[in-house]
Amino acid sequence: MSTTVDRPLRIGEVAELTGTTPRTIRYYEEIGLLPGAADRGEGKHRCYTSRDVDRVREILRLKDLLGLSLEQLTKLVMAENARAELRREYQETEDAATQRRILTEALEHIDTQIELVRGRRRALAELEQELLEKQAVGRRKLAKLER
Amino acid sequence: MSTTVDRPLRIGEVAELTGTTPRTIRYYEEIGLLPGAADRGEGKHRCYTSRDVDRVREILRLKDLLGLSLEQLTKLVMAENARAELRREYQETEDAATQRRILTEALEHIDTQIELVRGRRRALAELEQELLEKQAVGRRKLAKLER
DNA sequence: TTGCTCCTCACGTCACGTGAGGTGGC
DNA sequence: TTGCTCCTCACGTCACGTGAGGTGGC
Repeated sequence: MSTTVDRPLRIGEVAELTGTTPRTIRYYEEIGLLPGAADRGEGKHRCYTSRDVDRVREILRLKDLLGLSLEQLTKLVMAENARAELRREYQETEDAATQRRILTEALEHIDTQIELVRGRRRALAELEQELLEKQAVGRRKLAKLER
Repeated sequence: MSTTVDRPLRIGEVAELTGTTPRTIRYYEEIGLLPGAADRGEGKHRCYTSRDVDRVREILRLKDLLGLSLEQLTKLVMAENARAELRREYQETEDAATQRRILTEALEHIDTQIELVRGRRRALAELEQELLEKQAVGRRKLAKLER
């Protein structure tokens, strides 16, 4: 997306880029949904990367589109981090059985999310259909009046 | 949906049928999103019809699927009520010009909602596509391990 | 009469919004 | 130096959740 150099970003820039507010980003850090550098001095500015922007975007997307709570998102993010950590540790060193287990588990999580998305899409498709019928009825009535 | 006789329903039944809680229904009445009979005695039980069930279903659907706030929903419901009232008043008595105006306005509201629904559907379609790609990558890796 | 659901406060919670007062970097 | 954005409390708000104590209908 952004091919610019990866200079450090300020909280206001991240908020702008993700369509949210600085307060929201601070709150996400407060509840442990965003990392928040431990080595930041009291009162010092927070510092972000474009990777953080992607993380925030993803969180907001799942929250808005799927209606997940921040608690659910925290668990989800933690689970993903755990899997990423495992991948790094066991990348080439460990045996194939462990890699299979990790991959299988990751695929199950993806399947769950896909089902959630599909359920929402179906519900929205139904809603659109009903609205289109209402629209058709209204248009027919209007056409009758024009005659 | 329900072909049963239209006997009066209690708040717990409405909650059950709509997948919510009595507290939520009372809250919606409190903020004016649901009507709430004015002639109910202090401490007396609230009484609902199957039409109320439909209203609550519709509210929850728009709230969950489109992410509308209760304030937005209140305005929307009030606008729909106003249009329904106008339709009743001007049904056959008034001139065609007024009817056209009412119909056109209603169609505009429907168009707005359809656009909202379509935007959400597009966003969800993108999300599903990304998840499917992740799934494909995971499955390829797993297949490699099986060999 | 016994349960169950209902009622009305009223305080708690989640996910932030919104100043209040102060410090820091271009 | 002047603005601007940042910082940390801390209280407010929206949409309910959750008892507390009491009344009402099958």
